[in-house]
Amino acid sequence: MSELRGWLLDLYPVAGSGMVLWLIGEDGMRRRLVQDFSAVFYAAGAAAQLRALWRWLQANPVPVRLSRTRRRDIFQPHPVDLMSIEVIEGASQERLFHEVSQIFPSLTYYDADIRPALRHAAAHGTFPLCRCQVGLGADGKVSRILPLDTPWEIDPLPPPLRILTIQPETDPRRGEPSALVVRFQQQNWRFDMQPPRALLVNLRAVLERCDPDLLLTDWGDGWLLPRLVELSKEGNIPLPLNRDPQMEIQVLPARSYSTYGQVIYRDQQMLLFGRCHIDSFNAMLFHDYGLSGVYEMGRVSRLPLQLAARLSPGSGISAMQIVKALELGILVPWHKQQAEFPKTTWQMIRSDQGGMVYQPLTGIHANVAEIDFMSMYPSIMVHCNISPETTKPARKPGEADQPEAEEEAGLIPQTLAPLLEKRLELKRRLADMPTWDPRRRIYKTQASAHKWLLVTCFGYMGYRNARFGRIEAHEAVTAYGREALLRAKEAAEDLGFTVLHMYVDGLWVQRQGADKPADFQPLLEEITERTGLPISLEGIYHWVTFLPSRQDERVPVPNRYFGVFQDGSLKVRGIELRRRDTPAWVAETQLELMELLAKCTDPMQLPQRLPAAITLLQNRLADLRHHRVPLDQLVVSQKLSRPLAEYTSRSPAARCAAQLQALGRETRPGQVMRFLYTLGEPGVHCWDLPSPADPASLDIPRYTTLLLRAASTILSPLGMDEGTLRGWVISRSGYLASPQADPSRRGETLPLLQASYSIPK
DNA sequence: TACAGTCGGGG
DNA sequence: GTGTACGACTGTA
Repeated sequence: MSELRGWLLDLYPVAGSGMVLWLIGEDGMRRRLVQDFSAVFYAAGAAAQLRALWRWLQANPVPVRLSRTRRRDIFQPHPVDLMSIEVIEGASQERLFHEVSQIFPSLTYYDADIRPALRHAAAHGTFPLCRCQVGLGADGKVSRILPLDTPWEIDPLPPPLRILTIQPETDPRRGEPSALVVRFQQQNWRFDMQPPRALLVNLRAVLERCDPDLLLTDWGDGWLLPRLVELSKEGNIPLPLNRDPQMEIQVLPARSYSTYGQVIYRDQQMLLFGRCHIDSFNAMLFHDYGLSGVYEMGRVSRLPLQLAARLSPGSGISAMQIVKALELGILVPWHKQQAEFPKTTWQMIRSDQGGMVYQPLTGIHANVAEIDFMSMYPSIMVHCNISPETTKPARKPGEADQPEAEEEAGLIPQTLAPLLEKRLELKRRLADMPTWDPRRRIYKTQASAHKWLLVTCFGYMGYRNARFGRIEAHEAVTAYGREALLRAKEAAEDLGFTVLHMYVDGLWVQRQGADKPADFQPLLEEITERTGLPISLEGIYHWVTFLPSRQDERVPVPNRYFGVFQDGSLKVRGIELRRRDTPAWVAETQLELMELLAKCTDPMQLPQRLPAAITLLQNRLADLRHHRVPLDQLVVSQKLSRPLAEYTSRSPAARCAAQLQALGRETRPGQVMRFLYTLGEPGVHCWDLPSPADPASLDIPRYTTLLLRAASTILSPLGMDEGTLRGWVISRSGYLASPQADPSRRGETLPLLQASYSIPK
């Protein structure tokens, strides 16, 4: 018997061995350990069917232990009688269950389709990068594994990961790259793709010498690793991408799926064994989190790092619920993928009640505080103990906040509570941490990873295919959310504030003489008192402007606004800058305009910035006309929403896809098309074509309009609508003009424009 | 002018 | 193999 200490990098079942665990030892050694692994699943149903299943399993060569038991199904009022099937060789469970479900389709199954890593997490308290102590038996197998920390640790001892980075020198979407750039610690290499033999030999040497734990790539899933594997096979030169020589790289195919009201395209995935491959361009939100966010996702969701890096948030929260259910002995329903049926009218009416949305007072407002409920929906689920099993179907709005005193916390609140608590603790620490502290960045990425999990937990509960979903629970949450916002509004008005706007989980309030955090503190306390939910001061704006609709300027729109906080930072929602399909040149200019205005802390002085704004726009447009704007700054990205043939009118993205298809390059729904607007037909030039765009064909009038439109969004509160702005920036002849440059306009000054203010005296 | 197509949100 | 529904806005026919 010997003991090891270290960090758990990865684990997976292997037929014939059990669970393989990769441990990074405190001594720096990387060890492949093996642990016995059995997997239990359950069947319930008619006695005759269960007897038949029992006989079938006993005659089947896969060794199992069978018994009878009872357990709780949260969707049933009483514990369920079950047949327990323990598959001795856990690696065979998936295949055995598949067969059983085909032969006995009328039985109900539980705990049947659970990832082995989650079973291990529930049984041993393990998780990716968990620091642990491992006991080895005389046979060399793991006899005991003892976690030394939990996913809720704020400052875990960081695992000493060895990271190898491989990037193609150019974007593979725009043509075959000719070289790879490879980095490890302080070392850099550049390897030509040709000849393949030299490339493979060099890479092999690097892999063997560095023996990385993490392979971090650009385009590794869709291009790099598939290409390397192909070259390695063709040239018959083995490349040890896997650390575990007994395993083959696992390829998960590309897919398009529909979620969140839109189509998502996921590229294929290349999963390694014994080390983790993370493609920073295929990892969901990698650019938001960075690596430390991926580690955090893995730790709290318990999903292996390679999966955590690419997971869509729904699967993260689902994994957490499954582990919690296993820990509590609650049955995990089999996740049958149901066909999506269109919702009935009745369901449409029911789901109609979403978050509270208010009409803001348009115009420019000074000294406004924005206060937001912190993780509102998850906080409600915990505060009101809302879970599929605790929710009574006919609960009315306003009644949801009275949990029965003795009611035990439900599955969802128990899953969320530690996550919420950790997030609050991170926020508390961030609040009084100096800006230079290097831990800030880590805490921030952790908190934003949690944010995702928390936000999606709510949406997921209303999702018909969720294992622990229940529409009534979903509705109870939104009902309480609306109620809480209304109570917050009452509290604000009782304390003498004017409520300018409310949006789902935040409100904007103003009061004469209130301009520092302490002025709003009593309101925060009063709201928490009245709602039971934590709320915080997002910030105090020097000024903020809520924009009206472009279609009809009399109509305010709830989520188009921008403003400057007292710390100088900008907050922007809903406008061009925030849209993925706005070219960088337009977005950057719009941001510059806002920064120009942000120099004014007193909104009454904003009109004084107009001449500078107009000069800026004239300069940008002169850049455009004289082809001084780099073409990549003008690229527009749009997503394909459907197969090309299904378009009735071809969007620019569809026409871009047609250009790719003409060259035999397949496109799929959800894929992002990148293109330039060009003159004539078809009006776009695909950015990822081998032939570069001719700068002379650039649709300059179109880009001019895009820029002026974005600029008018920013300047319209000062009375500058798009037409007026165009007149000031461009003369009738189409050339850039200004009163200074155009003799006929010399002496003209900006007219007095009607700006709309609401400033408390 | 009507309608088809794309986007945001939370950070 | 996992988020809903909807309104704002733009471009096309």
